[in-house]
Amino acid sequence: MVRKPSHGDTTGAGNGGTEATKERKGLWSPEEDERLFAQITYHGVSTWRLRRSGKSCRLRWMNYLRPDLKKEPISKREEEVIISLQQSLGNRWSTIAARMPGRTDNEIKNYWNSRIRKRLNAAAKAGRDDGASAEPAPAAEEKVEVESTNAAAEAGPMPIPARFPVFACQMLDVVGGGGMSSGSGESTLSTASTQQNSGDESEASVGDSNVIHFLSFDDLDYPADLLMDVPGAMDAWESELYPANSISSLN
DNA sequence: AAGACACGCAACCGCAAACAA
DNA sequence: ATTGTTTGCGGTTGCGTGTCT
Repeated sequence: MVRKPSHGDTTGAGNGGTEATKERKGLWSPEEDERLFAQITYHGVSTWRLRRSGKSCRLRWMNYLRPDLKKEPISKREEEVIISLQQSLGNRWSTIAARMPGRTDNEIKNYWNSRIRKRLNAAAKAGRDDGASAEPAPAAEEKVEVESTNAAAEAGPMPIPARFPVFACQMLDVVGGGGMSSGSGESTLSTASTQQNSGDESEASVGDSNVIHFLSFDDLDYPADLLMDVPGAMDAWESELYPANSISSLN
């Protein structure tokens, strides 16, 4: 169920604004999505340059554009994981999301509020009626799955610069990707944007061994002692991987 | 067929922490 | 040390769609 876009225009004149620089609100247009995706692909998250607030850009990226997001509905098994984690962590949605690769805090929060909580309340009510406990068992096997997910992410960790943006874009070998989702599923945006990056499809096209791959180090639960400052890492990032002027036409 | 209601999702809001000047 | 800005988080709202009456 995707809401029909209500953005009347993409010129910035909507929402009562007449200036070209007026900050937009409301639903994102496909054009804005594409521009945001390209921005992050080339510059990382430190440079929000659209006529949107940084918060809005970040949210759109986190909840919708990230290529590593799962597009399929939350499965029964994932639901059980959410219930289990919510029991142990409370409403710390970002923490729960970090343990569920491909899922966002907003997605989990919505799922909880709209479905699970309602169901648990009904079950609790029924439980009070017949004296049975409505609390779902803290499914031990689900915890095993969560832990194994983290273990997979931590397998063979290598030092990364601590000052990297939370979301970074790297050239990775997907074949040996250590269990992380490649996000190549339905991400037509990803394919289109990465291919316009260098014009070299052998590096950018989805399905090849090397693709532009988006990571969340938060999601990986990277051990803090492996984070280290690498002098010049960010400079190299900008100057070698994504030269700033290569995307100037998109702004 | 049409109106009322419920549901689900995307996005906004307010706050706090982190960071930069 | 102080102030302003940015980022991240959880709670909440608004609206499109599906279902019921």
